[in-house]
Amino acid sequence: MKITYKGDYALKTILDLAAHFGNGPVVINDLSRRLDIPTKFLEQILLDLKRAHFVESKRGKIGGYSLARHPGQITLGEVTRFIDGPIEPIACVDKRYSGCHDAGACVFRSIWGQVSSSTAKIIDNITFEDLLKRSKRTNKSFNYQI
Amino acid sequence: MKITYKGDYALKTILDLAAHFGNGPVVINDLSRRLDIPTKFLEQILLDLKRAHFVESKRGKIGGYSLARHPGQITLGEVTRFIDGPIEPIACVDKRYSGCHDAGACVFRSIWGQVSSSTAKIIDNITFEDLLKRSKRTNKSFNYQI
DNA sequence: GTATACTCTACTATTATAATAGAGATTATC
DNA sequence: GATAATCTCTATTATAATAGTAGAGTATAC
Repeated sequence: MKITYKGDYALKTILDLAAHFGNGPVVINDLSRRLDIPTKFLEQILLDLKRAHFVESKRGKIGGYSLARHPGQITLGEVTRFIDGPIEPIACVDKRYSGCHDAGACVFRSIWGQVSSSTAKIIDNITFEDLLKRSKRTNKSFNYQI
Repeated sequence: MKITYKGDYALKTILDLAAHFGNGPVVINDLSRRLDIPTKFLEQILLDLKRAHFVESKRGKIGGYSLARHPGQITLGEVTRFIDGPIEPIACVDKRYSGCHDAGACVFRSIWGQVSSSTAKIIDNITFEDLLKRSKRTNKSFNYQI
């Protein structure tokens, strides 16, 4: 598993939108400024997130982005996998992989499978609602109002 | 964490050398053929592994490579980190990282830290002796003699 | 001294990453 | 219906990593 800048930005963006959930859309420029993400790069990321139905948008004045689902219904794992791909450290772990001549007997394969499982156990059980609570706890100055 | 071809090849090479531990050196060509690794690429990998003192070599006739330490003294984690770098999914997890303006308050950082720890717990507790035993169990045709 | 085998440096093709650029489409409001 | 705000879409680019390939050089056993 490798978290790229794009993935990191996506997660932070969704957390920000989670913090504003229910308070109307947030414009790209505000997200960009608050999260310190290049605006044009963020535009692309948001379009991706929109296509995956994590967020929804409204154009024109009073437009912007908002979460398409409740923060408690979006997990860290879902977003990470969507942006940065499979969490497996190596492709052969995948059931449908056929590139390895003796995948069944390979001792490494089963270990990378264990690694994947332990990672999944963590990130698939954390929602953005959880993250929001944590960040409110640890960061007093965290701005979760509009 | 991402296992590259180079890392995968390195691990398989060390496992093969572990299987031949104590029986004199193994030549690159045999490793290359047995493990299906491009010879010239394997040469480079072995030189890297030699510089890190995982393996040692002997030149000329009756030369080749052998493990520099007992298979029980080399962990999967050590080799993986050496070839493919840190296991952390993102650089900010590292204590010495200073690129993030609010690393202390970042909820993601602590989660990627958990992911790293759970991965480390697995790969740092498996030696090539363990792997050898496992592969002997699961693969009857595994050739661990010279 | 010759065949065998490791050593070293350089080069190359492909892909992913992290953007940047700019024109286009939609909507609220006056 | 003009205008400003805002999202939408496609293309381009710079840098780095990955996965090799190439070839000349060095050491050793016999």
